[in-house]
Amino acid sequence: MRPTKRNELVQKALEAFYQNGFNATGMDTLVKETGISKTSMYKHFRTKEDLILAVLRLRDENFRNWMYRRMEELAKSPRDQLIAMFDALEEWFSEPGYKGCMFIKASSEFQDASHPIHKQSADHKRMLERYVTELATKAGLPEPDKLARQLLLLKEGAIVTAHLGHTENAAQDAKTAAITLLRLHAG
Amino acid sequence: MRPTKRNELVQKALEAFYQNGFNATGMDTLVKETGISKTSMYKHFRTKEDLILAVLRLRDENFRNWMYRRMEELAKSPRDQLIAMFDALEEWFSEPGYKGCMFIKASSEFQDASHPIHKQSADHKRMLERYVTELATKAGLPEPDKLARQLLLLKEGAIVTAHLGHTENAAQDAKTAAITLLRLHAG
DNA sequence: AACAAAGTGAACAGATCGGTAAACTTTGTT
DNA sequence: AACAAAGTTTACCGATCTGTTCACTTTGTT
Repeated sequence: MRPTKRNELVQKALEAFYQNGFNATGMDTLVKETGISKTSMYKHFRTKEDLILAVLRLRDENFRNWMYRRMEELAKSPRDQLIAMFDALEEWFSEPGYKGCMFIKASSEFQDASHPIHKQSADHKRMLERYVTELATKAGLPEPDKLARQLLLLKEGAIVTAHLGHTENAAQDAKTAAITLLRLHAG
Repeated sequence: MRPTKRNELVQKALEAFYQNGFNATGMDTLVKETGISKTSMYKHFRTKEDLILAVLRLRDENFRNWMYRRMEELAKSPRDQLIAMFDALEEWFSEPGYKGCMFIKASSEFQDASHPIHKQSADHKRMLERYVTELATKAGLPEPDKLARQLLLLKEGAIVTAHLGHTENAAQDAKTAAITLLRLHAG
């Protein structure tokens, strides 16, 4: 990504929105934190909503790239990569400043299913589902789509549980459950 | 709950916050939607935060009562009640106006783990965990706490997935996975 | 050197935010 | 009948919200 002012804005806005929330982060705050003039912001993005959509696009790209790469690095076979997803999650959860999933939070603040931000968040989850389903298919597992959906329920559950913070090792619990599901699933 | 103005306010505020979000719902909006004067509101609650905390207390009471009762109605044995939790979830998800879990959304808008609203949301999840753990214990299952945490990961995952709306029957997927986990768990 | 694109600062809208003040009315208790 | 608690209306406060306007400066290209 070329280091244009526009990209710099999106990058900095991502961090601010992630840490403080969308509605709670005003455009004036972004001016302060990015050092970019408000005039310039509104030249790149007609509305705050447009900026948020750009932020979510960047986040989708960053997150999926990171997650896919990490799964490949941690395991060779498709089957093991499915399990390695939860090791990757654990790494994510233990990062300082972890504050849950940006898309879940976006859908929490823009709740209407017809809202562009909500729809784009759902798209992100759909793309993850497609990837995991393909992995399950490559692994030769029966009913790969069903298995993928089950594993992803564990993933989403771990993400919000790790953020709520009432439990330790949500990622490990999810991994254990995933292994069980895979074992019974494959026979 | 006696139908005092205060309780009426909390009840109406619950609906407004649930449908529109916490930050996105101003006190003036509540004045319009409840018909209760702002002066009166601030006589009962010193700040908006206090009102939100009261709303979350009511929600916790309502939700846990409903869920526990529904689990008991749908199944007799503790083991079957664990599974019935996901049937109850399905009923919830299919209600008109379903917009996810109020506590997950609260923790999405008040992200700091030290924030009272965030802490109270975590408390809700903790109480649910205790209940499910007790059920698993009564069912005579080994490692009841571990199993409970796994089942609750499926629950949380189903809740956010049903709200994101990129998948059909999140509750059914979670139920299927829960049955698998229980089967392998009990041997 | 000249020119357009991109960026700047600062002031300004109009609406809404959470919260307060003062004077008045309703309601329930004794 | 008297009194206090609870509720009301109305106006207001300063801060902040998203978004705009205008006059000006920097920067890259040719």
